[in-house]
Amino acid sequence: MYDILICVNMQAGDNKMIVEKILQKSGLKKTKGRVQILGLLVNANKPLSIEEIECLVGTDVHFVTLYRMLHQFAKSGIVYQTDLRKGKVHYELQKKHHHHIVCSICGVQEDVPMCMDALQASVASRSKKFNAIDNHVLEFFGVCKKCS
Amino acid sequence: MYDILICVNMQAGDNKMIVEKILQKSGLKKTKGRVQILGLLVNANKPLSIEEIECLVGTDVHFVTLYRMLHQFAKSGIVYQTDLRKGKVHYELQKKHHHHIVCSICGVQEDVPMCMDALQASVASRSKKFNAIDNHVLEFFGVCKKCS
DNA sequence: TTTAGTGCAAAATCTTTGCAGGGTA
DNA sequence: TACCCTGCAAAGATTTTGCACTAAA
Repeated sequence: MYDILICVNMQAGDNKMIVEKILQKSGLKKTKGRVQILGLLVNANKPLSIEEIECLVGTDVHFVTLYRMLHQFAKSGIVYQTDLRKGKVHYELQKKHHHHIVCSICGVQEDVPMCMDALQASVASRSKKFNAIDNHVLEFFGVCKKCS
Repeated sequence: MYDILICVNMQAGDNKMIVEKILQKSGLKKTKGRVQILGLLVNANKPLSIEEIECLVGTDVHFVTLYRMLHQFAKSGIVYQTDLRKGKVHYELQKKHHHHIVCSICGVQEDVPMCMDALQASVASRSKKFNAIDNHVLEFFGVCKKCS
């Protein structure tokens, strides 16, 4: 988890600072590309697919670099990989753990602040093969108000 | 949901019957390939990736047919598409709704019979963009007893 | 200066499409 | 027979790798 959590009331321009802190903390070098991509993810506030990122960033970052960067970010725990049933992996900044509701028609997303951490222990206790559970994925699907 | 639900105490050999019923019910023609693939999924009792299915079935079914079949099955509600964070989509027979615990190391899976249907309504009620939620995905991750 | 990061080309994977022949109802 | 299903070939899309060059610390 990053300092972004305690910066909720910051101005938009301060995103640059957030990005720098994230990179600093992870020990990754601060390059133009990384700043740009992380900036996008900070602003996006929702999971982005590689395709979407590629589109937003234009030709500034080579797609090979993009793949390498996102792998690196995921490995460093900076971003989080989510599947939203669109056939493609999406990446999201690793903020406070939360979930999403996704519209099956237009794909619009909404954050669900609630979390099931408490549930994990109870599930683990009833498991035969597992002693503990350390993570989970939870996504909701429905039709949004606009589409219904 | 299929008759498989009320056949829990059947013998292994009866899988053939299950498969036939599924195909019959969905209006899909009964072909050698479909029977074979559905048979695999009935036996597997866990989500299988296309790669795994391809491996199990050998050269009997062309991979193009496999892709087409699984799309068709998913469209007809016979199978269900799951993401287990292995980078590839997995398909599972659409049985009673349930979830999985997946070992982050060896990939072994266990079913979690519990479900969050009740939760959906409460999440929906707190949502701004959605009136109702009609589905969800929930997967747990941990390290299994053997690996820990 | 040293090492991590990047771009480019090309390979490797994975998935989809068009079309002609074959099998099921 | 009529139409769905399959196999094959090939295209398309997505992701990864190797290598030389560049830039951050």
